[in-house]
Amino acid sequence: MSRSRTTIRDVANYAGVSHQTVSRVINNSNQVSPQTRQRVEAAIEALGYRPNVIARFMAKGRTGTLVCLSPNLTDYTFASIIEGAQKEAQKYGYFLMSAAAPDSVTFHAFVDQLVSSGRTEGLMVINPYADGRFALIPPRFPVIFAGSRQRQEDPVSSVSLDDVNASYQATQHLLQVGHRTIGMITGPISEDCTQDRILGFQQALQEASLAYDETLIIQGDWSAQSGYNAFKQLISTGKNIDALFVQNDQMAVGCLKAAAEMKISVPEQLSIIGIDDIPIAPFTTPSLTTLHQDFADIGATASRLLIKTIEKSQAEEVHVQLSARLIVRDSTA
Amino acid sequence: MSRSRTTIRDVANYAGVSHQTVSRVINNSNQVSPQTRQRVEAAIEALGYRPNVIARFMAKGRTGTLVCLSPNLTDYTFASIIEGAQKEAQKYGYFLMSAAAPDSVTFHAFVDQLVSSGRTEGLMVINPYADGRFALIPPRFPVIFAGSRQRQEDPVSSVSLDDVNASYQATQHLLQVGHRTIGMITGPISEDCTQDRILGFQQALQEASLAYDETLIIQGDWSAQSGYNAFKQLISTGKNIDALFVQNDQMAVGCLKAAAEMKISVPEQLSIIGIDDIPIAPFTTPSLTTLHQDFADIGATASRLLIKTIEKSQAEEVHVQLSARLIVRDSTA
DNA sequence: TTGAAAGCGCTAACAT
DNA sequence: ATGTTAGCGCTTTCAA
Repeated sequence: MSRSRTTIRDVANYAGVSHQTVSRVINNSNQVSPQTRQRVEAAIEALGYRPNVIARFMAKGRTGTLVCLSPNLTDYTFASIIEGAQKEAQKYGYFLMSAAAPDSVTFHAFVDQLVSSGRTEGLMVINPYADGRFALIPPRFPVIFAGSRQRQEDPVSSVSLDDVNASYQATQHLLQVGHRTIGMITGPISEDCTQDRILGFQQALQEASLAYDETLIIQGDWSAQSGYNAFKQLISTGKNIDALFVQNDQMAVGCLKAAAEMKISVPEQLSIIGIDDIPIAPFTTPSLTTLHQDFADIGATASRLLIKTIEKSQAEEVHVQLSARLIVRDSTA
Repeated sequence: MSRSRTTIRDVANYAGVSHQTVSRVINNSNQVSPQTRQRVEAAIEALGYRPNVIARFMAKGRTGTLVCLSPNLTDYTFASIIEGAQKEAQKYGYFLMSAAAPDSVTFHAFVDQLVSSGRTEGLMVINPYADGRFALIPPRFPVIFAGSRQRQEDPVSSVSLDDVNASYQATQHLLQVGHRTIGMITGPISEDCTQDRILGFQQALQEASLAYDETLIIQGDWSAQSGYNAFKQLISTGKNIDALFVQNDQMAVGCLKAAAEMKISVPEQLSIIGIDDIPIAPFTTPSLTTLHQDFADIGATASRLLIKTIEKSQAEEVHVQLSARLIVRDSTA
């Protein structure tokens, strides 16, 4: 493994020019005579020279790198955001790296290692308010939230789902189908996303002149297991709901499972609707009615905004809210 | 946004020493007098200095970075490998970046951008034989395959599931439960993984003195949709199978869906077993019997091996095969 | 124990 | 059009 890469100077020697001329050639400067250019290009070819991207960026005082910190890399929702963000960043000449920061200690370590140490030009954060991690980000560093909206007090741009509206749409659908006693399984109440979805739920109920009954609301943690548990708990209270709004698909899958075990037929006895439209939603039994989120778009938009912030030192924050689209399948009727 | 970071020289000036002494301090050299060290540390603190990791690595002719190229970032299996690999790389002082290369063109672009351009010290590849992408990797560059075993002709280390054994176990389970006419839905036949799983299937049948009936085998592409389609196709042939081995869980989920639609009750009329143990496997109806793969371990092991290759210029290849563990749930009986 | 000089691979500024 | 010098932020000699 010969660790000695061919450098710009090797090429210069070989071609009998200065290293600067080589630099000009690889940077497509028009200040190089055709003959010289050709000679240099031949040398590059002959020596198999490839410019060192890192050194290049460093000479410019840049890194060309963005970082996305996510609670994990395995959640479909997070992974999709990252994938979309990376693809978009690419278009602008940036590389977006991602890292899993399940807790604030890890988050802090990454901020230290990737941000404070100058490895990156901008930071994208998924779930910025989990365990107070937002406070660990260096002030005045280019940051964007992807998948969560910012809070009033924080001067940060964000790209997220219009949660209130998505939730409103979901509830609306349940109402239109004819249901009147609607239960809800929420995410952790501490999350803004959960709160917004509660808001949309309430809005729709209010418009239909229906009361908001807190006893029909149970908290989950977004996981299928928590949806499963919440469902059993909710049903065991003896409340007679005819529809259930589950704040995400994972939990809805858990509900479907619990319903099957409890011999509650969906949608005949109970309609269930989720949010996200995860890939297996069409393959559950019954298939899951849900609201489709375009995660890749969230990521892509976040990348674009972050890059704009970096390049223009754009001071004012922007808050983009993307809309969800109702996908009616078999779990509601 | 003041783009001027505090450098080692700023600290040196502030502390009244040479920048070299500062370097010694941040590198914990013992050649610094306690007083000087203290003075420098005070300066670092006062100026909020953070060493620039990139410059540091560059001065050493290194990058401290590994790259994992995967068909996508959203598949649970791939994402888990990456997450495990990243966590492990971290322990050895490396950062592993991941990128989605759905096709060989993108793959080539990334190899160019991340590998040939000196941005990374080692490459981890998931699905190296998809669309002949393996050929695009620069020869003699540190590489490892994660999740797929290498082919005879290729001098590359690999970490993967022992597919033959996993498949053998799955089939064994079906046989032990008492089934004798077993169908199979495979991955793309062009993949080694698929072939190995066919091998294990045949092995188990042979031991049970059962014939291998090709008409009971249908090819899928690992997706739930393909499993769904394959299932309907298989059943519509009128063959009377009493158990089905599906080569991965995604497709098995599709089968479960198709079975429900066709009113074939699982496991009463037909047992179904998958491979992977994806997170929703416990939440399908019926819950899915499957073989658990430790993806994080595959990733972690791959990282370790890759780092060893880099640091010791270890020439000989290693092929690690991890074992799957049978998880009996409700889809088999 | 400390500092000065050179260099990692490249670009930018100023020459000619 | 081309070369020279400096410098990105750091480490690695080598002196003192």
